[in-house]
Amino acid sequence: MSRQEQKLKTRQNIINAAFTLLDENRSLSAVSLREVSRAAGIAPTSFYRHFKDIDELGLTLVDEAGLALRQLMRQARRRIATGGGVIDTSVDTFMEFITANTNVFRLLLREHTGTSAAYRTAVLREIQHFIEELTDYIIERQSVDHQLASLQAEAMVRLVFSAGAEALEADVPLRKAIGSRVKSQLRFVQLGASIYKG
Amino acid sequence: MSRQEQKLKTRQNIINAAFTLLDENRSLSAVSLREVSRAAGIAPTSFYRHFKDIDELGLTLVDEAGLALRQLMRQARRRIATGGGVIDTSVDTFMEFITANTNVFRLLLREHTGTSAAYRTAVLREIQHFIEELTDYIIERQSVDHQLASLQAEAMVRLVFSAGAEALEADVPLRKAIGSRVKSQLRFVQLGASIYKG
DNA sequence: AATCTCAGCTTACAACTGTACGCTAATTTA
DNA sequence: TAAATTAGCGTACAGTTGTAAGCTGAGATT
Repeated sequence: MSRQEQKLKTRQNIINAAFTLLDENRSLSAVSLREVSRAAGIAPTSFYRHFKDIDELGLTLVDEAGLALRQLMRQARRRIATGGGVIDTSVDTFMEFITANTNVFRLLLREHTGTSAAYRTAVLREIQHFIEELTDYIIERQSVDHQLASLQAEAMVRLVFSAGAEALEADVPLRKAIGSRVKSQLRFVQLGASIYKG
Repeated sequence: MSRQEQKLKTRQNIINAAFTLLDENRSLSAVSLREVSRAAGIAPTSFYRHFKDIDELGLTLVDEAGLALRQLMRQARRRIATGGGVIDTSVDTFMEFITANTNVFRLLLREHTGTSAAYRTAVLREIQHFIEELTDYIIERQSVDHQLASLQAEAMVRLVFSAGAEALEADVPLRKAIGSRVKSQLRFVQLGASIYKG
């Protein structure tokens, strides 16, 4: 294996190790450089060969999480295209996502209100992207003006993320109930927006 | 001053000191027992005369924050009774609250998704109380059934809290904009719920 | 083949943590 | 007044942290 390949592999080991540590009891600012290094199987000081600090690693993780989020929306659109209600399919896809990528979603959720301004900003940007994509989609499907679509998209994303937070703590049956509640709530928003007069 | 009075005063000093430390860069699990003690003007070991651990202090803080939340709702109701729209007045009251009690709201927001299961549960319970109170209020004012009122209340609280999170990072003019956005979104929910068919 | 580069290591240190132990001084109780 | 209680303190210790300094050995370059 070439030296460059080896380095990339170690870097990926560090990232994976960090995601593993980010379970329900650990936030980004609570995982230490030494812990990550230990989990990645390298010496603490070797960490610096790959990242300037632990914060640089953190921002990398947020980026990866944002990427996963964008893939999520693409997947939902694909599934909607093959039939099924927009709201039902989207919520189902989202719930599957947080089940399969629990730590990724937890990272976003936690750092959104976390102690690092840099992380908060980074997460906020990812969420804004998500809202913008949804806004465009709503304009396209419901042919409403941008202002209204943007308000609707923002409300929907907030409701879904908030429900997702609750779902993280819930077992499977409760998760289904949460999903069905948020579907109703999204319909409230959609209905309300459609008859709203400025 | 009697010994008991003195002890209560010191206890309050500890609580106040802890709230002071809970600024934008510090979470409950990130403030150390030593830091709190230092800020409260006592020796680290004296802390144990008042709380079993730092977690017991944390739960106390969550309780106090929940109390403030309930007072907030009472204040909003009082203001609504003296005239003004329900949604407008509620959002305005809420925004004033997070401006005047930033660290209290931040505590709830942060620990809601934080690393301590005990804190998460405690915060969740406070939010549930809040939703239930709003549910009763909606039933009373709009005479809808419990199921629908509960969904509506939950959606509204989630939207307001989420907007509050964003407002924490924003300056005054942006805060006003956030407030006016969330007002529209609450109207979506209210309108939608009023014409929703199961 | 000789040289350079550099990922990863070991060692080291100062700063911080929670908390065990025992003392003091002042209030409370008997 | 004598005895008991207790809020708060000082000292101490083992464990953790980030990171500085310098070494090694293997891949890359010439």
